[in-house]
Amino acid sequence: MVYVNTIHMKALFLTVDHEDRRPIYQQVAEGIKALMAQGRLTEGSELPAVRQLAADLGVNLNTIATAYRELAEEGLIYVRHGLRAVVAGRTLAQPNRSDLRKRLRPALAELALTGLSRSQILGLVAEELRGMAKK
Amino acid sequence: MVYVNTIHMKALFLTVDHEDRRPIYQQVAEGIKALMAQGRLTEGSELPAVRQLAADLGVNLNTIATAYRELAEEGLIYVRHGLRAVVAGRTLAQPNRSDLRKRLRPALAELALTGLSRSQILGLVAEELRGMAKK
Amino acid sequence: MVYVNTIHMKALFLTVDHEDRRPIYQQVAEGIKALMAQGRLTEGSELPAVRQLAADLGVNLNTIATAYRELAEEGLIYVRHGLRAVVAGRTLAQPNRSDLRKRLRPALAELALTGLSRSQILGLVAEELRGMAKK
Amino acid sequence: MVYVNTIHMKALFLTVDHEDRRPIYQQVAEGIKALMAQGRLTEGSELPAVRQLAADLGVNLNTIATAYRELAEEGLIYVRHGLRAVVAGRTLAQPNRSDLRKRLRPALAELALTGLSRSQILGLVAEELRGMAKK
DNA sequence: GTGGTCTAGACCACG
DNA sequence: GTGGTCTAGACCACC
Repeated sequence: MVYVNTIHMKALFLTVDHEDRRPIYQQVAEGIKALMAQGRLTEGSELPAVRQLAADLGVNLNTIATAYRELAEEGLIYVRHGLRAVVAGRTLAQPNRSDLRKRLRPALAELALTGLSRSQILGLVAEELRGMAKK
Repeated sequence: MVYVNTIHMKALFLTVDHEDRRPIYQQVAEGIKALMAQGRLTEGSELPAVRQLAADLGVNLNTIATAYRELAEEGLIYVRHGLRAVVAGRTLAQPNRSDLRKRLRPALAELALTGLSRSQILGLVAEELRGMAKK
Repeated sequence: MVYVNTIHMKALFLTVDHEDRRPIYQQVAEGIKALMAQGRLTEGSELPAVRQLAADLGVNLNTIATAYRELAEEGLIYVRHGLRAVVAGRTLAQPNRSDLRKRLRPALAELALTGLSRSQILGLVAEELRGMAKK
Repeated sequence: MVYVNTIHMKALFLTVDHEDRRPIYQQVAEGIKALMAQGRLTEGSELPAVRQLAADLGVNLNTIATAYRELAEEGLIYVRHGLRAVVAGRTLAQPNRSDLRKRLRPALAELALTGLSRSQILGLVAEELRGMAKK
């Protein structure tokens, strides 16, 4: 049985992991956010049709619909009846700094507990950021 | 009605946020990991009693028990009947690099989408790491 | 990208809002009803051609056609092949009182929940009615 | 076949109408908003369990879950895993005046087209408001 | 053809 | 026992 499905389309690269604790719709939403951050999905880009992506990822239509709805509520994409969803300009309400740090802290703490040094962690982060569109 | 509870004990500082989508037991476990990474909980430190912490945070007793169980399973604390849980040495099975990056990516992508530049994000990360014990 | 389109023609003022959850054809139909209620479209007035209005509002031709069809079914306009649609006398089957109230209630409740007082809400309603033709 | 289901519980009075064009989850959400506006659901009140309400209204669990989620996103109720949903203080982000009027206009225009006079409409509105909690 | 909604029912996570 | 998520599949609304 396959537990990780990957879809490569139009140079896109989305993955869902059924073992992951995060709900699938959230994995999809975050995956799309990552693609936007990487500049592989830019303003005006069309997203795959709900049913298409669902079939490609081997998940239910509603799961993808939920992911798209979440992105739409955050203003990252526009969803209109009868039309493909399109990527909006990359704007995201900027939470305050303490929220950002709160989001960051647990992941970093866990990294630190694996024995990585600060500079190693910084290196990892920098490497990851390098994959994203310059800004 | 208070929906964010914070507990300050023995110079500890734990917070649960009911608005947060992560389960509370996980927030507690991660909070404790963060305290360990910061060196505020070191090998041999006693953790608060389950009932105590539950009462202080205003959450269910089982929730704390689950958090401690998770930490124990990861080998980060020792739990023995009738005794307070104590912090083990900081060891944590080191996941492979791709797992770490997978954990990091969504948070970083979301930060990037708020319009922060790479260097600003790196600054945030460094600042956060500075709060943790050197290694 | 423009997601709200407005058309000003013959002193008309029609708007479609793609963020709105109501279907566009319904927004158009209701907009025309509002214009009729305001007396800006009176018996015998010609409506814009379907193609023209569709182009001006940046929506699909079928969307406008559906709106006109709905208005025609309610007897508010006449549509004849090859001719512009024309406004009929303002007659509309009068729904019963409980239906009217049912229609009104959700909007008013939501207004009340924003903290507006009764008199403030009444003021808003009166102001809105003042904009409509006396009857 | 029954097309309108009503549930009367704890002095609550919720109705879903399958003929109505609005989605059921929205009818439920608006019905609850109306109950809050009427002061029949006040801060701290527990809402019926998702499954309970679904059974009582004869609709699917997910439909009610969606309604509750919407209310939670608007900050009108708090939903926490394992606990009943509870009503928050009645706060609702106050949209600007023009938005409020936009919401009001179509309903009023339609009323005007049924031949009701301004004062009759104002009377209807006042009557409806009288049913709501004083503010 | 596209997204939206709903159902019935299963299984999981949480308190 | 509570809410959360997911599936499979149906039907509708819209463009």
